[in-house]
Amino acid sequence: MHTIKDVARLAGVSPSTISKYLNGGNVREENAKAIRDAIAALDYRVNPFARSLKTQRSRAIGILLPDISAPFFGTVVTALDKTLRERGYHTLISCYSANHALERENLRYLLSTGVDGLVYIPEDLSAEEFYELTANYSVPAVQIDRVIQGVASDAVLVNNADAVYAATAELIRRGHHRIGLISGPKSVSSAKERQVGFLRALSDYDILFDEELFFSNEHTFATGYQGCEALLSLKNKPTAIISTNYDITIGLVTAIRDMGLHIPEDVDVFGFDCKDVCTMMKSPIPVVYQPEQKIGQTAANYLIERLQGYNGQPRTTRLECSIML
Amino acid sequence: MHTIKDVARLAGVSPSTISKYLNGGNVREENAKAIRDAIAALDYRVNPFARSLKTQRSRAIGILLPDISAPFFGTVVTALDKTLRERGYHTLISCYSANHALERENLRYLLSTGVDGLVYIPEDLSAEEFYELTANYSVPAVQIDRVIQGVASDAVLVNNADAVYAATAELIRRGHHRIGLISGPKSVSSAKERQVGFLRALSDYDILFDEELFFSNEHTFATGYQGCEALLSLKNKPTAIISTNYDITIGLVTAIRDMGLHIPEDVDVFGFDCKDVCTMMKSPIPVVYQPEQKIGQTAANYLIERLQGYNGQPRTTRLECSIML
DNA sequence: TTGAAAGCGCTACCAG
DNA sequence: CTGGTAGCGCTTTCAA
Repeated sequence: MHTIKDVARLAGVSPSTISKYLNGGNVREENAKAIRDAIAALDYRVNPFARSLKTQRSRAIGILLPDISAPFFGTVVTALDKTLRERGYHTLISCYSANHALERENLRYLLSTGVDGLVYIPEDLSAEEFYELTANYSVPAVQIDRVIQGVASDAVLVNNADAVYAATAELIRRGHHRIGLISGPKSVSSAKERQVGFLRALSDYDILFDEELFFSNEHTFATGYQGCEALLSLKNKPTAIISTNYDITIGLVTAIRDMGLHIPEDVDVFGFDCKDVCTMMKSPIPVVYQPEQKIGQTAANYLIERLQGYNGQPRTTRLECSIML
Repeated sequence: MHTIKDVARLAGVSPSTISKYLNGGNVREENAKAIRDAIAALDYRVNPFARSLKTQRSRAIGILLPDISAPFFGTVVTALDKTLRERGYHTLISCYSANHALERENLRYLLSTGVDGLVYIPEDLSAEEFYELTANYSVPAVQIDRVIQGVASDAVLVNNADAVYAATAELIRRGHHRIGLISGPKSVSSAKERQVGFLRALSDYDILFDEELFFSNEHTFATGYQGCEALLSLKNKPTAIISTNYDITIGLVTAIRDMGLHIPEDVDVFGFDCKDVCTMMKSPIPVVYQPEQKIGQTAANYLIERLQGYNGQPRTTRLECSIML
């Protein structure tokens, strides 16, 4: 592997001139040509470590998220990666598997790695912890999908409450009065907002909320499955159930099938995040669809602006979900 | 941000001793304690750029893949990330969106970034190109899911031919004699192997292969959808169709639903990769399930061995798929 | 516009 | 076991 000195020697100029050329400075055309040739001849590439040691920037963005196997996160990450890459940044992904200890550890690790910015989907961190962990790194962060209460950073969210409100209202319009909700952990802001939308719709339609009809746990297949079993074994069971995430939806539908019940005759269902799967079914399930690409793009742009020196107040974007009936 | 010199000063030892301590060398317990205290007091962290400049290693592994939104890749990546992280490596993901130009560009980029190793799911590179691009970096690579013909690297694959053979045989046993196959690009080795398994089963059961029943294109929803339309509009249409990937399966099932047909009465279907979705359905679809976690773990271990100096012949692991009926 | 030289923070050698 | 020191490859003054 050749160094900048080799190029300098071959091109007949000094290393500083090569550096200037490499970083877009003005170089006499005659020299520029010699440098181009030398670089090509030696197949020279800058050493990223040396450059980063000097500049203290890595042009890498860390993405910290709970799970990457769900299509929702996969699509968001793909969009993030694409947008960032177009601007010369690459992405460093760290997945904490919804494990709270790992969430802290991986955040620490990602930061220690020298990333220039952070995209974060939090689950169990407090604002104090977040500030403590990030204190020594002045790294811009953008939270997506959910936020830690009290952390003032850019954020890209969706209108969770409105989306679930609309889903609930639709089921009520279809004649349902006992509606169950299976939702993620109460500590997760998006799950909480989805719950709020649910309650608001019930209230607006003069339906008394029955605590029994609310099931909350991790964002997993098992939660969907067990939540369904629990709700449908109630004395006074719901006639419809709303899911609030991809895995929960799959678990819910599977449980209904395993119980020998039919959608929508025996139980009606509102899905979340799994547009393709829900619309694929023999009797398609209505579903809340989040603008996954847009979330990734917006977050990437926020970050890039910060990295270019923008220093204004934290901003929040709320994107609209679509309801596919 | 403090440096190793600050720690040395505070602990009353030299920077070399700090370095030794940091890298697991022997240090007198008395000094070790002073160093520990100093590190804690200053909240010192090693500068990864300086370390990498010196050692020329980044402890980062690049993962280059065509797509990350499908659960199959997401799960494989999660397993890779987990295993590598446990061994002190982090992952740098680059997604080329099944775009051939981007595949080359991102490979180049990932390498230039200074990764220590590479996990690669190739799609359109020739062996010559691969060797040319990687020539200047002596970086161990492991191919997964598929391989480039002629590239001698470690590889982790599944028994594609056997899996599709089993699927085909099962459909034949169920009484089907005209079976369609919707498969990925012929340039992709795993797609080719799946086709081979299909043909072998037909042949073993004395069924003449009809070229009309074979549809091949990108690994997308659209391919599944259009393939289904094409196959089912044949004069002599198939009574069953085999899919060979997650997105194709979803597209295929959606098309069948859109045509007003029923599974399995009108067409029987064999799914691929989407275990949860296929087993969720009212009449569950049989499906080929790849050991996603195992693929990631095995690949990570191959790489780690190479990074620790193992220098033997390239190895290939063929993992078994499960057939869920 | 160009070049000389300092130095980013760390590791590794070698001498003690 | 410890410490002094050279130097990894680059960028960035500053002077010419």
